[in-house]
Amino acid sequence: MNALDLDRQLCFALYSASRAMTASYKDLLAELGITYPQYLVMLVLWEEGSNDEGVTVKRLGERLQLDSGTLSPLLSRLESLSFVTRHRSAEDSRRVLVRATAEGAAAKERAECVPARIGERTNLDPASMPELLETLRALTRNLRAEPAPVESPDPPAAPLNSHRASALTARH
Amino acid sequence: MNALDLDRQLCFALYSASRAMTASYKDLLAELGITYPQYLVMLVLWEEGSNDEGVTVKRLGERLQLDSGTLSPLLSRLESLSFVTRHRSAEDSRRVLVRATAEGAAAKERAECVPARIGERTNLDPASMPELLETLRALTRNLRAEPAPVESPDPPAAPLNSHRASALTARH
DNA sequence: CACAATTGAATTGTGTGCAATCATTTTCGT
DNA sequence: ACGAAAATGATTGCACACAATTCAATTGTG
Repeated sequence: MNALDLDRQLCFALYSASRAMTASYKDLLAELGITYPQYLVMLVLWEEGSNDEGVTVKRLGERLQLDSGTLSPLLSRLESLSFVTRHRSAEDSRRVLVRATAEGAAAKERAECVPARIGERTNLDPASMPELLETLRALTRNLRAEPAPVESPDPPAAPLNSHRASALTARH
Repeated sequence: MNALDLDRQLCFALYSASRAMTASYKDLLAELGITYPQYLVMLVLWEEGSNDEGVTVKRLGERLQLDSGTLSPLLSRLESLSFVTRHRSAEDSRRVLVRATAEGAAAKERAECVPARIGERTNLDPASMPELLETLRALTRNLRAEPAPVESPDPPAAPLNSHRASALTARH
């Protein structure tokens, strides 16, 4: 009946779930000595930095949707932990190249088991994961896409909604 | 193939969606002059504080899963915005009762349209909302419930997983 | 009743997020 | 080649989150 009912709002369910997820990572990542956002940065470095060219701060920001105001101090802490190094690019000295150190690369092995541990804790049906993932991604896309300034007559540029089209136990 | 693939991880999808949601609220709540977490506090006050007894900080923490370290300064800001008042309880002076002011109560009217505006921006199938909500709630419950200390032989105390049991277009 | 344990908030310290601004460097139009 | 515009990070300031500590008030127990 009440549109402002806290427990009926998707925003709060998302907010709660996200914080619960971050909290659940805490003890697992404590063994590595890093925080959850720091872990996300390492994921990108492990994924993209294998060619030892390093990853720019801009690229990290694109992957994680974080700006330099968040990444600069975070990378500074990762650097003081000896997980990464930062150097200005030789070709374009505006860029800063971030690389995992040997210690940072070694942490990847110890992190391999983390997603599975979290997966157990979520206790969700693994078959429903792809659908949940796609729903969340569609949600994120839609929210980022449409500021709908003030009064535009026709914003629906993204009519997609994943749930309708996909089967309940959809696989990829 | 890679368990550490950023884009395959539920945690990152949640983290992104939650931040996108909060960002999407920003311009709507700017008209009220408050932030998203402040809005959440006002939701609880509008919902539970109608009997003008006020709501304790503890109760706010239970509803929002936030501790006094977050709520105390947040409430202080809401107080300086004249949205709420804070008074020690007469019966138990450890408790602090938070009440919406007339201005805070008036803001409820202006906030009524906010959930609908967000709903448009999500562009999700309204019929799939109950299932998504329930999945997120189950996820939150499971993550909060099972710390699984270190090596316990039998932690599965919460075998529930909503998706299996519910139909695709489940309603409540 | 004395007094230890508990409870409820506030405070402190660290680490994000994000807007706004700044400095440096590169690019591009002329 | 030159100057404006754009690109790239860093810095600053504010507001969460959350762990740990502190402090006052209450409750439980002998």
